[in-house]
Amino acid sequence: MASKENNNEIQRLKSRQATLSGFEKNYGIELSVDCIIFGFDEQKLKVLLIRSDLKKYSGKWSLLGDLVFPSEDLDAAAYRVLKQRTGLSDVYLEQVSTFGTVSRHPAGRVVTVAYCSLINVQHHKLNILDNELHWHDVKSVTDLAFDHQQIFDTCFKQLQKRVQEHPLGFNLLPKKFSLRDLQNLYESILDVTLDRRNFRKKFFSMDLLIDLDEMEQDVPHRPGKLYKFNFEKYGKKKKSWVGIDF
Amino acid sequence: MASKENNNEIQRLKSRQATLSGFEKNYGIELSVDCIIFGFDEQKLKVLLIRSDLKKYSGKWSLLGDLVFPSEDLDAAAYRVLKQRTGLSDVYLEQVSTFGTVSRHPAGRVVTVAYCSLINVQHHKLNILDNELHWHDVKSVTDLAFDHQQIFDTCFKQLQKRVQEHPLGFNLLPKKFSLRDLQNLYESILDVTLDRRNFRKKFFSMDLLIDLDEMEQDVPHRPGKLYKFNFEKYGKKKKSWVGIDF
DNA sequence: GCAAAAGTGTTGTCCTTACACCCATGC
DNA sequence: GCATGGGTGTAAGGACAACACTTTTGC
Repeated sequence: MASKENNNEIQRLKSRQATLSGFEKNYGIELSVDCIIFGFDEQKLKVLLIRSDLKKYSGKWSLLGDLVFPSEDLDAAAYRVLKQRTGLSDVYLEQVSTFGTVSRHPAGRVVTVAYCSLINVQHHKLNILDNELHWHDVKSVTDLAFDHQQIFDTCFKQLQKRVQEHPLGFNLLPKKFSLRDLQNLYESILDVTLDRRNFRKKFFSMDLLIDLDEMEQDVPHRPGKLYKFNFEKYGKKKKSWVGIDF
Repeated sequence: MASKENNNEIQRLKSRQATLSGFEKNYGIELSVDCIIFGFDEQKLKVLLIRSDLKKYSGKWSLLGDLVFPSEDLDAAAYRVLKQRTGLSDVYLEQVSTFGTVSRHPAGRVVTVAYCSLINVQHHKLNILDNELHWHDVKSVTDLAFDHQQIFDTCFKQLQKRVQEHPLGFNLLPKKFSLRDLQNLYESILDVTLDRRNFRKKFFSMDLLIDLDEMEQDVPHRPGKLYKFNFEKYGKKKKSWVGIDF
């Protein structure tokens, strides 16, 4: 990229200037971000979806997205969308992949960058502004608008992979959780069932859970102990985290 | 993304139409691809770089990139760049990440999508068209133009990770290779030294190497056997490949 | 007391690692 | 014959998987 690119840019701008007489399809490339916002509630992994209001996709669900402003960093655009929808700013957010086939958006050439985020459903009430914003069980997500099914699938796979390499899951849980909650989370994300004893052994051996000396309340069975994640210790020992391998 | 997005698009187009009277900085967002092309030669991992010809980065090295055409799929743009530079079309190519800070390119707002590719140096002579296109030892890559150092670092880390999860390395080797070649490759990519016996054991136990019953020629020591990778068998057994863990 | 889930240890298997000696070739 | 790297096996230790019974609480 260099003078060649500059030449290209100048040419593109000139031709664009000539053809831009209204809303036309081939005016250039627009850039958007789409946020795949995962949450964990009722012992199930959920994702935030909204109704598409493009006629073409009437009735279908879609991801939360918006165009990137010319004066806005790409990451900032993703944080903006997340903030607008959930009110959250201090959360896990990670770029996953970029989708750029020519015909992916009916309104014209829009390349979109997918960001994955994990939030704690209980801590944040949604800004339900419009379009039936709702949490959907990830298992029931099918037939999304645009190429959003593909984007979702990619992000979900990425989540499954990352959650085994980093302690991301804790971003989805309340601050205090039982080991059963934690196990349910991993089982939901990975779609597996795990041996309870081995699961406990693995997490205790990491020595990154802090025993809060509190118990679950109002459960119709023997209450479990509550824990929190030792983010501080993890921060220091990051290098020695070798992942979870179920 | 829906009617809101369409409204945004229309607004953006109108304001753009008004301000586009020449080459200005805030005309919108341009999209480019940058290719990080890895090769393996002289027992070392290399990467293709070109001299930047922007004055600002005079003398610095940069990655190979170009703007994406409005009518061109994103992936296609990466294949085009690769083809233009190396003459190759049937190669491994993978999107890595997208870089989109506002000020990353001095000529204006350019968001770039990085693609990583692995090619076999011996099989393809470069189309050395201009700008001192050359292979650089990855260990000597520092201080690239633009944010290309960051892009390179990201891609290199990704390569180190992926090469342990998939048999990508074979894309960097000649069709016939010795086990020493293979081990050098892994040692170069991962920047480690490995035990020769354990390395052999691991690869033989995968049963994905075909013994060609040929030997190295013109080596000043006992010649090693030559092998090729069993891509066909790997294709069938993909699910059972659990990765390489050194 | 019964239903429901919490809590707890041991054993066998497999994988990984560490390690040393002889062999084939070019010079 | 000597220098160079090719080729081979074994033993110890650590991680993972499989597995059953007792405990605590709500009802």
